[in-house]
Amino acid sequence: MSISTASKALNDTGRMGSETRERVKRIAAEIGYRPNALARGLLSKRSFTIGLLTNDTYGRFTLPVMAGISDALVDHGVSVFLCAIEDDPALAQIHVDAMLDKQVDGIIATGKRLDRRLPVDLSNLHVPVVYAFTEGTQNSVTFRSDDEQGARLAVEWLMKIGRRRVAHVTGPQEFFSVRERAGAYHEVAGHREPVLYGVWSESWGHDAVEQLWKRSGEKPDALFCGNDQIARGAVDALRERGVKVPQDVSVIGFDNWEIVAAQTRPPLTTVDMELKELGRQAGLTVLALAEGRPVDPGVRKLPCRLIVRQSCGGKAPRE
Amino acid sequence: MSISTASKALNDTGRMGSETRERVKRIAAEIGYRPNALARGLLSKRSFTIGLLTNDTYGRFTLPVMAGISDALVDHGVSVFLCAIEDDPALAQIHVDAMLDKQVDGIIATGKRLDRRLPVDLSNLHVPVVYAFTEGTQNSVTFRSDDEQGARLAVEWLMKIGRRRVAHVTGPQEFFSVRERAGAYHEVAGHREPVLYGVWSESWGHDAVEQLWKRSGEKPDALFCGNDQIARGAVDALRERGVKVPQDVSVIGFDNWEIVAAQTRPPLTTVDMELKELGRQAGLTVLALAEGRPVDPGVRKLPCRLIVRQSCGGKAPRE
DNA sequence: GTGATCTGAGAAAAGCTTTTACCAACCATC
DNA sequence: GATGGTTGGTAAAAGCTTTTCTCAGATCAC
Repeated sequence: MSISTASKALNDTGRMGSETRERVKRIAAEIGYRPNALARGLLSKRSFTIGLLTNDTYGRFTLPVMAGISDALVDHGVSVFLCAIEDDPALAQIHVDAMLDKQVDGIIATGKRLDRRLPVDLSNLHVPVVYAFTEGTQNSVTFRSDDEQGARLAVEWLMKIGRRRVAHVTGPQEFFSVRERAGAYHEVAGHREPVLYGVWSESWGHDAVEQLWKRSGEKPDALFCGNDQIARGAVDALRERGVKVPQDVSVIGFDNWEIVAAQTRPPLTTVDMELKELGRQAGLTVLALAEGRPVDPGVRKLPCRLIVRQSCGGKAPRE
Repeated sequence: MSISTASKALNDTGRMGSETRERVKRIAAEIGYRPNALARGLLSKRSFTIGLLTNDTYGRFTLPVMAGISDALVDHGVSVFLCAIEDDPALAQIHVDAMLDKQVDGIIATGKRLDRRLPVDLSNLHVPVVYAFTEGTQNSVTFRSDDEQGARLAVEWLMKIGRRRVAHVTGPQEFFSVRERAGAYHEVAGHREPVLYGVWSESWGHDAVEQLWKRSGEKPDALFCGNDQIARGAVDALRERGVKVPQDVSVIGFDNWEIVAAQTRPPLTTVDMELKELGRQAGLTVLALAEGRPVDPGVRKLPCRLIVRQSCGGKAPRE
């Protein structure tokens, strides 16, 4: 039997007797034949491989994104190269070169910050590039979370359960998402309380509560925190002051970093940026581009989702 | 100029005039020529690609291991497929098949637990397999942390700074590493205090302190905790009881999970399992096997390292 | 029975690189 | 000047699939 006949039988292509086809398939299965993807890729110009480039060492954001990508692409037989580049331009270039050598069908760039670029230029590659949760280039396809909507979700929830003096404790003002969330906070809460900018740490959350409670006048009855770590520090500080969460003060976080949010006492109500879904869409998009299907460039904002736990009181909208 | 001449020039092989060689290289650099790794792999039977299989969804252990692997292999031009399989045998098989199709030079299996197997059989593959931080098969090469030595390190440190009543609060007894650490604890601390088995959560650390302090008799002057989360819960509980850390009680964790250990107040002294180094060695080993170099099978225990922060008092051994 | 159509299968090329074998030219040696 | 050894380079094969082309044989219509 010739090689080409076997190939056609296995790929359900060409004309041949159905019993020949079946026989080939059976024998192939018996001997455990698996086509060499390298040879196939050499011919088809598709390697069924993509690269994921990230500077997020701890995987805080990258892992959910990666999970989504992998989830979306495994059905299409696509595998993912993970390259952690740690803000090192030389290392990044090495990894990009290695990926290009290996004929990746596309590259997804992801990071830990919406308003920062990866330290490597991906704009003139001959393979498609999609940006996810990191700043993209002109005319690129970029996926990001809708932080404004997420923040609105949080503050509206606090208002809905009856809170009126909502303070906002968040990260450094130079973060784009900080400004976006603060803007939405102002809009919904109506400037009743100030915004406290700081750093992304528990101790800042702790300190911010000290500041707020040391001030004269009415204390906040709710805290909208810029991330779960700050929220956790705030909850700890409130407990130490004898302020009850959620009875006296509602606290809401951002990120839904389960390891922090779910272990806090009480568990944190928080905003989830749906990073897995973001990864899924990025994966499908880079696949579409690799297959030559047209994709409109631009920034796509994905809505966030509110995760209701116990730190706000109120009732969950469902479940 | 013929193709073969160019190939030999670029690979510094064959005989040719040095000025021809230079000229070829210069032109190659000019036109940005990069050899197709697929075609090269087809011939050399090496894809310069390995697969990393993990069931550790949150990357708690996998990310440092991955970083070490990548770090060790990037110099050799090897890229890494990351496959998260989430304890799903079917998904695992799909990923393994995909990797084999893509002619990976080897596979590293890693997980979140030393005494559990990945839900897929890797024992009869025609590519080398190395296990890292997960249970391997007979005659395989397995890298793991030396939990016994790590625990000894921790308890000896507590003794050295003058603590005499060291309690051990740890995870579920069915974990192999829990038993190993408890064994070392007993050996070094001399059975002065009981071992409290529980779960890997902050709240268990919190509860354990309640239990210990509610009992009559002398209280412990040190806690050796099975991981950083438990330690953190314990520290919180101690603070709530007005017990000062580290003045009254020293607390030591395990894992050096920076995000927990460094954010605890006070920052946790803890045991680092050197997972990055573990990954590095696993990477180099699978590479050696892929290149046909002999490697003795067996389990290799890597020593842990004590990270001294502020939760124990005492002085750091150096720096 | 013969030409036309169709069917099943094999041959060959292409994809890109590396390696081995080979060849032509050159120099030196006797 | 013939021989032998270098030297610098080319031709070809191999690695594994897929696709296109070709071909032998069979079937069918007239």
